[in-house]
Amino acid sequence: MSNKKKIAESAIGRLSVYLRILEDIVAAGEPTVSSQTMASQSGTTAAQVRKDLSLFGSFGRRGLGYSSSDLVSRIRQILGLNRRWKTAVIGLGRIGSALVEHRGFFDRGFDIVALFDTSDFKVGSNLHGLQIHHIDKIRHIVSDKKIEIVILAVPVEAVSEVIDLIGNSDIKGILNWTPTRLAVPDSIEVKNVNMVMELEALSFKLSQEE
Amino acid sequence: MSNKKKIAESAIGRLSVYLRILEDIVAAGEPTVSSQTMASQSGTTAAQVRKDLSLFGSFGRRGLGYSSSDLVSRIRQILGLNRRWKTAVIGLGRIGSALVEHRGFFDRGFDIVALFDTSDFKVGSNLHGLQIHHIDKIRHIVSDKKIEIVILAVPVEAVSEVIDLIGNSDIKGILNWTPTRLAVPDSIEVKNVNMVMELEALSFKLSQEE
DNA sequence: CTAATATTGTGAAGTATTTCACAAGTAGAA
DNA sequence: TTCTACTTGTGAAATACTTCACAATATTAG
Repeated sequence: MSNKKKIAESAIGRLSVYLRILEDIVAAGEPTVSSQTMASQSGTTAAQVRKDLSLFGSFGRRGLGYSSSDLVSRIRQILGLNRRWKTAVIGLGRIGSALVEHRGFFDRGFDIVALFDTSDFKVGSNLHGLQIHHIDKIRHIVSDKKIEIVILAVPVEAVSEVIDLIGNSDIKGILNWTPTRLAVPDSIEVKNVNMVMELEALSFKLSQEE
Repeated sequence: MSNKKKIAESAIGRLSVYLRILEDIVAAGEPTVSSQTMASQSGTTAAQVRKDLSLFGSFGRRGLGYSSSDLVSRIRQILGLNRRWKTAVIGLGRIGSALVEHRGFFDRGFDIVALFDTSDFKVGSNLHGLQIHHIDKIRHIVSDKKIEIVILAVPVEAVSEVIDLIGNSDIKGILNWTPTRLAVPDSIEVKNVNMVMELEALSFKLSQEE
């Protein structure tokens, strides 16, 4: 896309939320939806919803609202979800293993097509119908299977070993479950899921309230 | 605390990151640390680090930097981590079960002391040394064990059943792993971990780059 | 003692994001 | 037709957040 305008991270997060809401609205058979409805279901304001959508075009009709099914397509298009993404999981500990079987990824267009681990103990075994490969093989398998995204769920100690190998592969994006700032080339996008950070933010808020 | 000034969510997230970095620095035996060092290790700027800390006080010494061990204590204090938090996990599916055994929570002061599920099949069995209770028992057990935080990892379909029961208990905060906006009383703080949203943000960025 | 080098703390300036507020468009009723 | 009730799209205003820039302070070397 030739879209030069910078889009705020927060706006993208909200689009993802709107998408989920809209899918429910379509499933409920509602042909149209107003910004106010989306706002109250997603915990924001109607003006925010309209502004977010207007960053990408004018999808509604004044006086009528938005066509719910049309808006679903538009947001899918915007988020790049009008295709499927080939994904690998690295690190088959408790959390990594749980993620492999997580239906929610598949439902949203993310296919887990390869598994990697650093432990010889795990390499060779099967999980959810996929064989676990040694991380050393990542470069070859990624280019072979055209994998673009990895979900990184190794223990902290293993990060440095793994990250160089990822950096040398054709991987384009990482969903990072480790509590580490990853040192990767700028060409690789990183998104962090930091569970402990969220708990600590909760701790902060609860402490504030006395 | 009587701190009236509003603190940005983002600043709290960064404090959590600084804390992890500082613990490594202390472990490495460095007595002092500069805002520049913290910045480069956490991917922000020195000015941002200083500004974040200055929201809570003047912890450094001009010309010298910050005492690393002192700063660890200060940030722990700010985040409310100078105590332990009693926590329950609700929903012992794949992800919930993985979280129960996740060492990282314990290490940061969060003790998982009770488990709940809605499925009669799971209730009564043991996990990581804890018995799984039926969600119906939550009110009593929460007040009995003085639990303040729950980690919610039930399937989407079970959310409405569970959330009313939580709302009627003495729970103060929820770490929400479901992709749902929770309808809880204002007195309960909610933090969302939305894995699919993060993947979708990655999808957006990768799509932008052509 | 002076100079050179480090580094914090923080107003002020600069950006970014959200909210406001209203013109403009739509439909249905009278 | 005309009036009323809705609702979008979007500049402009208001807030929020980050970065700048520099006085103040500390240490070391000469």
